[in-house]
Amino acid sequence: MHDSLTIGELSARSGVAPSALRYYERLGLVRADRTGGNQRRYARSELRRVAFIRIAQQVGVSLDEIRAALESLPASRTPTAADWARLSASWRGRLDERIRLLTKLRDDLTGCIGCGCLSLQRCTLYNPKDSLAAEGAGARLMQPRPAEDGVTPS
Amino acid sequence: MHDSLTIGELSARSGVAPSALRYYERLGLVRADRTGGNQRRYARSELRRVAFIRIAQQVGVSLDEIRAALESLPASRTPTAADWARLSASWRGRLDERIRLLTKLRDDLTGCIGCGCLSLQRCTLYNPKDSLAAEGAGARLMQPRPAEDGVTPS
DNA sequence: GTGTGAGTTGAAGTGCGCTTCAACTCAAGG
DNA sequence: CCTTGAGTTGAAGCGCACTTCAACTCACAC
Repeated sequence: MHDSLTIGELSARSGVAPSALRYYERLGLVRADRTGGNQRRYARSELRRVAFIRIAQQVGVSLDEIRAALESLPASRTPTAADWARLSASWRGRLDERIRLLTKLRDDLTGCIGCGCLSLQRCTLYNPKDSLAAEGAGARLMQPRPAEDGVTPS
Repeated sequence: MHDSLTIGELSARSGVAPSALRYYERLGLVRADRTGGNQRRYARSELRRVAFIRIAQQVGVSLDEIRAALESLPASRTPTAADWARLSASWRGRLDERIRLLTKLRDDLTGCIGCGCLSLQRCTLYNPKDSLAAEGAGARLMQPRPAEDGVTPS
């Protein structure tokens, strides 16, 4: 039929709201040609780009980092399967790390908080470094405090 | 010495900024007595409360849910080890679920995106239900779209 | 008594990832 | 040609979890 998609079609097929697609375009994550009347027309390959963006978000990557990753794709040709595989592989380590941290947290939760001691220093539970907290939270301008004194409640 | 803590002391021992502690108080997550001159004085048991809050955040729980959980603690007496254990256990399932989803995502990433197909419908990767995306992100007033049409790029 | 660092408040700002709105134009079917 | 749904823009708003600021007061060591 048509080899390009309107914003509504891309939205329906990707499950991403039109407003989000426009937002992605402003950030340089996707691109669209324009009709004579200034409407967006997306190449079908943008569908895969959008899919990649949403998956990367699930992995916990910020839009800015996703943009940087997408910039490493070849600009001259449509990305191949191998190109996408390479990019996906780069999130893989991150995902592994997140899983590792969460698993550790779970084990500590069982062994340490489970016992009620909540001794956050001995248990590595409450370790400010290598934390996985605060994904997509707010302003974090203060430098992270070192918890200099250690925590041993009650 | 003293059996109550100033905000600076609680901050140093918990690793949480004073501004955050005041914010927690506004939300009803911690409480403090006041001196004659209106300064906060925290009971030592608040230290454990703050620790619990930070750990729950790592598990991915919002402050509002944390508040609700803390309200289930006995108000009349200082919570016991068993009280904390019960609360912690309630996060456990959530943590398990997050780990499960992330692990699934990782496996799918290897098997599906890894091959470059990115066929987001067949692969369960891009499944809007049971997503773990968007923790702590922004306004989400639009109801989530069902991706009615299915995604099969290129 | 006095200086100084620590504490107080409310209001406003920040960063992210969007959504919402108003006012307008486009594209396609009848 | 006309209607109507889909698309356009910039500016503003939202929700979360805070931080920052200004203007002020407290507590304590000397």
